[in-house]
Amino acid sequence: MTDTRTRILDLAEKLTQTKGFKEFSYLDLAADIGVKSSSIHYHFKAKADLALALVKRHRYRLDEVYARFDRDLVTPQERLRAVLAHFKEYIVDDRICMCGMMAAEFESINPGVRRELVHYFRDFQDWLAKQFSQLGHANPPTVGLQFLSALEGSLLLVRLEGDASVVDHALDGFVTR
Amino acid sequence: MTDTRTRILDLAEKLTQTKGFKEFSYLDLAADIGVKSSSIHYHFKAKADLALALVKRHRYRLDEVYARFDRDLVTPQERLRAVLAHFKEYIVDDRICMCGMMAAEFESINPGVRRELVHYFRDFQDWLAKQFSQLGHANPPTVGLQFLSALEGSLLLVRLEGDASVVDHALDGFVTR
DNA sequence: GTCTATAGGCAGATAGAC
DNA sequence: GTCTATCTGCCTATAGAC
Repeated sequence: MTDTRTRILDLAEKLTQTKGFKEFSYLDLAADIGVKSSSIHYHFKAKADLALALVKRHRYRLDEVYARFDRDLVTPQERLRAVLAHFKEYIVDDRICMCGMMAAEFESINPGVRRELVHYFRDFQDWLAKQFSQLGHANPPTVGLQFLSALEGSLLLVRLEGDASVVDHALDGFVTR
Repeated sequence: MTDTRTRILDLAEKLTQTKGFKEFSYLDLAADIGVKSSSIHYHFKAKADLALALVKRHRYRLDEVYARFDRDLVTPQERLRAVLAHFKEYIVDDRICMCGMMAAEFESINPGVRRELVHYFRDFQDWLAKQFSQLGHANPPTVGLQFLSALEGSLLLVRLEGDASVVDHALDGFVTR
């Protein structure tokens, strides 16, 4: 059985991706996990602490994903396609990018979490730039930003029509050209 | 002096663009406008009514913007640049696209408002497709979606770095190629 | 670690006077 | 149209027992 702390993080991540971080309560978490809300406070004293743990874990995991792709996949095209597939897995559960959601909630997020968010997107863009650099693009950071923007934007839009191909079409051209 | 109803809508729109629709209360609106929250309820009985009025007014206004651009501007490039400039005006106030924000909050939004949101983005994409069609693109709807995704995504990201050029770079290529 | 109990505050919403 | 007063419910958070 997974420990409570991890189960809290997993559920909080899912709820952030679907509803937003401000849109669930410790009571929601407690009810779903099967404990009392005071137990959630034991693991994460304030909700801001939960937010920080959430983004830090997410950054750490993304680093692992990059490392795995860099190690196991040969061409930049393969790696870009793999990242796209990774985000497309969210769609079936009506999730979007957790950090994209938090970016929308940016104004009500505290400085420590903001800093982590900034780093998340910088790391992401840097990794993307590296791939486009290997593909011989003239301006890799810009193309990385374009990929990132199109990805975040299309994840925002995909739930409205309920058609996952929106993401494919929005990113069309980046992995083939 | 602007009537109270309009002042409520203006303030609610601004707060939705910065914090999100679920992140402000009737108390917030009341305090800023200088009335009591019961007066806000007089104009918009439930908060869902306010959401609907907000998106409907926004759609109506966007239609007017399209019409003005179609009438006053000659080339598709000029019109695309004008739309981009329109959204870039938000950035100085840390606003993002109101409907983009609501798209992030999609899961906690009621069916009537969802429908309006869907129509907003369809109209936007259709208008964009028309411009790209005139520019001779092979697949105008797809390019319209790419423009829209990159716009929404970059508006999400622009507040993290506080650098407005993010939007320009993310949309680079669409108006020049 | 998890529980019971509780505090203090703010949310959306309504009734009825002016 | 705007007010006062009020209801109910949920929120984050804490104290202290087991």
